[in-house]
Amino acid sequence: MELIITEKDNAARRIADILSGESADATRENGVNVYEWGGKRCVGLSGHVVGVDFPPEYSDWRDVEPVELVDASIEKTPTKENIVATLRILARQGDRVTIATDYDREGELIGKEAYEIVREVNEEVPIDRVRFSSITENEVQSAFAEPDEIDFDLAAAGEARQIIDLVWGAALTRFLSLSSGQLGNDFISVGRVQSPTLKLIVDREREIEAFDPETYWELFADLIKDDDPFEAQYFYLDEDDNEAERVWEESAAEGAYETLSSADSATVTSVNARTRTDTPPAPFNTTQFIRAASAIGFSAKRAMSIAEDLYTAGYITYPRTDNTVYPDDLEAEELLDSFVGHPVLGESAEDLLEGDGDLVPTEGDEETTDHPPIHPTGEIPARGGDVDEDEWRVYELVVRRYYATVAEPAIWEHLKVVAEADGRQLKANGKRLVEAGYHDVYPYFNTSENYVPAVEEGEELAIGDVELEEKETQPPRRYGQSRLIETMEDLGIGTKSTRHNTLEKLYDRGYIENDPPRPTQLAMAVVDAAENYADRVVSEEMTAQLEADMDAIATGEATLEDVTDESREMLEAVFEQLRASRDEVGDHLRKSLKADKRLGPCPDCGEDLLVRRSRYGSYFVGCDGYPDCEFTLPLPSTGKPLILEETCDDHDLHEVKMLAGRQTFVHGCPLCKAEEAGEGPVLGACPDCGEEHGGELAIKTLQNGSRLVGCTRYPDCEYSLPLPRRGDIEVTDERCDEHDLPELVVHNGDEPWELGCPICNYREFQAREAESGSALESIEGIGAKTVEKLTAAGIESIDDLLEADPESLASTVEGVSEDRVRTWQTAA
DNA sequence: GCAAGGTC
Repeated sequence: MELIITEKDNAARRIADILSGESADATRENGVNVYEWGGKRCVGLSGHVVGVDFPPEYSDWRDVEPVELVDASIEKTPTKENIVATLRILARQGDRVTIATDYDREGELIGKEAYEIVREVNEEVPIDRVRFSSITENEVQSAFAEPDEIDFDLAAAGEARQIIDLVWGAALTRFLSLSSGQLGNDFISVGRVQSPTLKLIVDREREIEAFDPETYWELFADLIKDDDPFEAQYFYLDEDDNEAERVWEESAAEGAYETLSSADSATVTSVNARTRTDTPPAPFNTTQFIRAASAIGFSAKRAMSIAEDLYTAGYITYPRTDNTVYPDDLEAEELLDSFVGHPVLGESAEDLLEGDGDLVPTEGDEETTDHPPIHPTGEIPARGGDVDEDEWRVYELVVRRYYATVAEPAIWEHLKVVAEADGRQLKANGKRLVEAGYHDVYPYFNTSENYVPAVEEGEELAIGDVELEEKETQPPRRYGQSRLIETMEDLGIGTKSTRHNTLEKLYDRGYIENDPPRPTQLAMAVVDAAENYADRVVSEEMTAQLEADMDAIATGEATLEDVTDESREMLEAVFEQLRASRDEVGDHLRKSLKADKRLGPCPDCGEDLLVRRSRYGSYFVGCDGYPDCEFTLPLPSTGKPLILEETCDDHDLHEVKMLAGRQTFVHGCPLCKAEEAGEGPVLGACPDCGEEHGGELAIKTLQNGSRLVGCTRYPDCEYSLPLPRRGDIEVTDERCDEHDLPELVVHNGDEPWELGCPICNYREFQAREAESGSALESIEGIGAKTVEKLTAAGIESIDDLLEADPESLASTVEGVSEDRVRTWQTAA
């Protein structure tokens, strides 16, 4: 029996299809798919099925000095037991084994891991390696016709990376965590990829903090041709006869303003027209795909998650690739043909097929062997059936990007007009899209035009409105997620499969908040500490050096031991420096952790007010002077608090935003909110105790900002009805016949919401809940505690749960995984 | 309970 081993199940299935002529049978062994036909079997791994770690005696952080990890031995153990077990069974029965993992360095290592598992149980069997960069009939057939051997040097290069990453990462992570007493869930991590990425964000933040804005002026005048005005901007030439960048002096700006305001015409002194070819974009690699998806509103994580689903379902090719050059055997006509007649995607495909274009695709700079660029397979999902709207939008983006790469360039006409009025110069830059080219099939780029009419040199133009604006130079902008991923790629840190996960890791570790990400004080302190004592680990140089070393191992110029020994020596030297500064580093980290929770001064004692968590998991504001000072403020019960940069003028406290998925809202200054608390207008008699004790219903605002209709005899009477958190509540003159309460209208945004009688409103709400099956508890796998956590995150009904994005929910609710959410959604 | 790299 011949055994073929691939990197993933999906590849195993497709290779089995190709080699068997679609006659392979699928069976399951230990929950692993095995494809079998005519004396052959094909099985897919799941990436790495073994992992590196220290022996168990190193596992207690407190018992082991971090520096001991530098020279500790490293073991390889199975991490996917079922797959390893299956592989062993199949390998025993094999008389020939072919490793068909991905064609890149990590694939070679994964292949070598499979090789070792096979060898353990079968010493004799011949083991080959085949390499192909896309799973197509041609490539696969020819790879299998001429099998090669495993490249053990290349695999060793990958192993060196594993060892160096583990040793540096684990030793330094433990050191920082121990020095600051941050053990358990809130440990402080560093690593070869995450730390330089964090430094990018921190460095940018330092620039922003150090930025000193400068004032400058912008002066615009309307020039008029045939009653049509167009905008021109004042400029002047500097000593070198170049256009000055900006007008920095107020007097110069005002002088020009006065001249232009009193001039009634300007003479055209130059007209410069040129056409520019706007070439279509290159095929999608992972990074460019993430960038394009982010431009239409998807986070990096969400874009990748959708792409993975579309890939697994067979609609697009493998989404983790560095390649930007399509394989030769990808036939444009054939692929475009599969879209002909489609209601949404058909017209563009038909235009491309019928056009004069030669359908030769664009190429990017990166040509690699890993996988083809991301493109549609030709299998089209049903919108609203096979895929939901978000998935469709991502799918359409991938299809249209493919269209763009085989479409014609666009042609722009640029027109620069310079005119002069009383010695003052004005310029206008126009642009017009003459040939839309690929923009017709790829409508994601901005194609807005700027109107400047055709004028001739010497022509007189009337001057219309003149405007002078005072402006300030702006600090550099924070990196957005996709810009960060692009920069990581430029610097060579991380891989196509991990860069987006690295950003998620920084969020999870409390290093960055918000979007675009902003570093926490903790992040600043970690980068500081690393810069002072372990500069390598926050520098992209470490990766650059590692890449060079890995190349040396791969070509046989160095050995794994040479490289890892040298790296261990460097880390040893780092610890030499760190030893004496343990307390100092720990202190700084601890102070920064506190600063991340700080809202401002306590109104009672002047110490710091901090966001804290109660024993029951709810958030509140408490004084750092506790127990001497017992001042506290409540926070809303929905979501996780994020401290904003904005502060309140009255109390000098930072405002708070509550992160709760779709229900995220800005709470504001918690002290203001508490002060606003109180009883509003009385609506009528309390249905519970009105007759007996004279209780009345009133609109109340609680200290945590939530509002309700409650009895004035609270806490003796606990009758209450919910009200929305936001919007002004108007009490109208209309009264409900049944309950004799006024109808309420909520003004929030454009459309006023007629809430009506609060009792009727609450009844309707309950009825809707009951109808939708309501109670979250009714879903299998959700207990009372989970319901509480979900409610806090804004998930109050089954409908909410069904609409929720599993990823963002998993990230906001502790102890809930994406998989669990998906299971609930299926169950619901 | 540490990293980064695969994959789901």
